[in-house]
Amino acid sequence: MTSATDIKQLLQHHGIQPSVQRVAIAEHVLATDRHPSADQVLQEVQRKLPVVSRATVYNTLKLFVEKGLLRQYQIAEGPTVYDANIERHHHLIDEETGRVIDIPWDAVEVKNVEGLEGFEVDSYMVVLRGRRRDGS
Amino acid sequence: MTSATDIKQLLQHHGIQPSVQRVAIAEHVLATDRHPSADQVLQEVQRKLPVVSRATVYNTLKLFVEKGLLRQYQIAEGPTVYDANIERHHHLIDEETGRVIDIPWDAVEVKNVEGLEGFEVDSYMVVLRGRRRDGS
DNA sequence: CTATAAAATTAGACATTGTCTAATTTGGGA
DNA sequence: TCCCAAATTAGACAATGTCTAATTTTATAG
Repeated sequence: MTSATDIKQLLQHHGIQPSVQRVAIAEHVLATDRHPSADQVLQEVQRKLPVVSRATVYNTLKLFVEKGLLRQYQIAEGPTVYDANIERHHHLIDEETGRVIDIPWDAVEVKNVEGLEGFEVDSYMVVLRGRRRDGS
Repeated sequence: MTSATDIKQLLQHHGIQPSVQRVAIAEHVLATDRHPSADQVLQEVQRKLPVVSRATVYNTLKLFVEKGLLRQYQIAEGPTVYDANIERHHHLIDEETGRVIDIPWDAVEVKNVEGLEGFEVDSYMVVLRGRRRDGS
């Protein structure tokens, strides 16, 4: 799904000029759940579209985050990663592979955040560390 | 509290030779709750002990983490930070200052982590974003 | 259609954070 | 005191990210 024309419309609806480079970046980053870093996006996109520079990938990912198309996380060691899942959710870091895995919001329950004394909380997430269990 | 001799004993009890540099680093990093980065530790320690190098600070902080004296976190944007609070706890990132603030384990409640299907969880924490409320 | 100006892209310099290596210094124990 | 292992060090190197100035592309006014 999400054909090139769909992507173009999506970008335009977010006030983003759909240049060739931006469409190629969007096609990749919106279709993966692997939480790629900027340089990983660069590598992948360059396979399809060799005329894309590192600066453009960094600029574009930043733009997508500003426009609400992506979320950006710094939770595991290593570089910032990008996540097309813009619904609220939690994260599990697979300690064997280092991969970041989305955990549905309702899979765990967090209580008493509003009751936190002395702080005003805008958002929160649970960050878990562990591993996939056999057969998953 | 935690005088120089206390610190030396603490290091020795963790199997760490208490060199001048290590004691100076421990004195600073174990006494602050500001979650400093390695380079911030370097700056502070050099004010008291000019003969300490960047490599030693990085090596020493890594050693302290391995020996269980410190925890290391990568939760906010920016560099890895170190935390002398080795009890389990949560974190709040002050979005105005960027500072990381420890939140006691019991201040919020997380349920159903054991019920997470398909994963084995070793540890977890809640990462909150917000700000201090006036008068705190 | 063409000219123009704004927007987008780019290469590469630069900064920060962290690791590594090889040489030197330090300090504990025979 | 001497020796050797441990600790420290400077600086090279790598990875990640930002920035600038120049170029290319594109939208659109004329």
